[in-house]
Amino acid sequence: MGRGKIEIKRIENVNNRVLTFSKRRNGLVKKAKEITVLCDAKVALIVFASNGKMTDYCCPSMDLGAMLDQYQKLSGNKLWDAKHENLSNEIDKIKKENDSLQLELRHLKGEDIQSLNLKNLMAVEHAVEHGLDKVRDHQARENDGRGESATQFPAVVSGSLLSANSCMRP
Amino acid sequence: MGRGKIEIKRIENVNNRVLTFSKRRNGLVKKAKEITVLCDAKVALIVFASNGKMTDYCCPSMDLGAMLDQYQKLSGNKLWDAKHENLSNEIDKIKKENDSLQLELRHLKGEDIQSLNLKNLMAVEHAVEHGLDKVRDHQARENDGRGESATQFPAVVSGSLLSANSCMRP
DNA sequence: TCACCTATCTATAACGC
DNA sequence: TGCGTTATAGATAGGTG
Repeated sequence: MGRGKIEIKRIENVNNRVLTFSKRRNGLVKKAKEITVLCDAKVALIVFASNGKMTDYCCPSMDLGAMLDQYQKLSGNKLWDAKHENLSNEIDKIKKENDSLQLELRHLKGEDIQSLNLKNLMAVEHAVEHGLDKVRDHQARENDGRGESATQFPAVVSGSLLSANSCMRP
Repeated sequence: MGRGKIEIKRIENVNNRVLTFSKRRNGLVKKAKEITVLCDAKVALIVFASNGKMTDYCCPSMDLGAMLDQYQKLSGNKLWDAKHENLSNEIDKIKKENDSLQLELRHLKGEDIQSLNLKNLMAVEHAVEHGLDKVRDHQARENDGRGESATQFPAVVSGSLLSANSCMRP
């Protein structure tokens, strides 16, 4: 419907495509409004331009939510039930992750360790030793940097704790 | 577009209205398809006739669920009910909890501690010391219980580590 | 109901500004 | 970028079989 006939295929010229989009989108919305009024129809329309910008129309007599409820009933398609399930699954997943983090945390704090076997207990010990080592090392450097020679925590070189511990061994 | 011009108002004659609906609905869907192809647009269209019969069209490149997700983001309208939002909020909450757990965990392992100030660093140190203490204590009791007197880790009474450490202080 | 017809109306492609 | 103009293609109102 214009000066020349066009094929229905992607318009390659960008400016042209954008221009045509704008015109046809307006036309589409207009037609949607018209059929709503003329024929007592209920219409919902959502259009995204290729740049992501959105236009929507929904008949005044029914809101989009109600239209979609009806859509789901009649089409059998599940829009939010599926979504709902996905969210629930995600919650379960994250909660499990959370639980295992909490347990690990408690272990590192020396809690709930009665359930650990010797091997795991040793692993926890090593982790904690290593952590303490790094913390003290960092603390030492903090103190050095500030030139605070008489702080509560003396500069302890990495590994010193283990040495201190080992001096108690037979 | 026909033998005579018509006003855009409800067509009172039922047969006429139904007929016009059928024609215009087809035209609307056709236009929706055309703009999809011509302009790379994403279009979703749902139409209910006054008798309740439904027609729908959704562009092939995005399913209706995804379109509606996008719609909600861009419009701010909430389609999924409160239940849904609650789930989303819960996910956000748990994720945040998760993040802070992970951070605490890294701190206890001596990672990412450069961001801590001295006070917090000391708190971490105490936590780790305490944890190590408990772990060793438990380990010791494990060994005692099994009668393994010559294990790699000697029985260390609670607090011994700190004593060992304190012997290095001035 | 449905399909087809066609005169007419509308949408819009290609311009210009 | 957006609005106005115009010639034309496409949609469709009303009619017929």
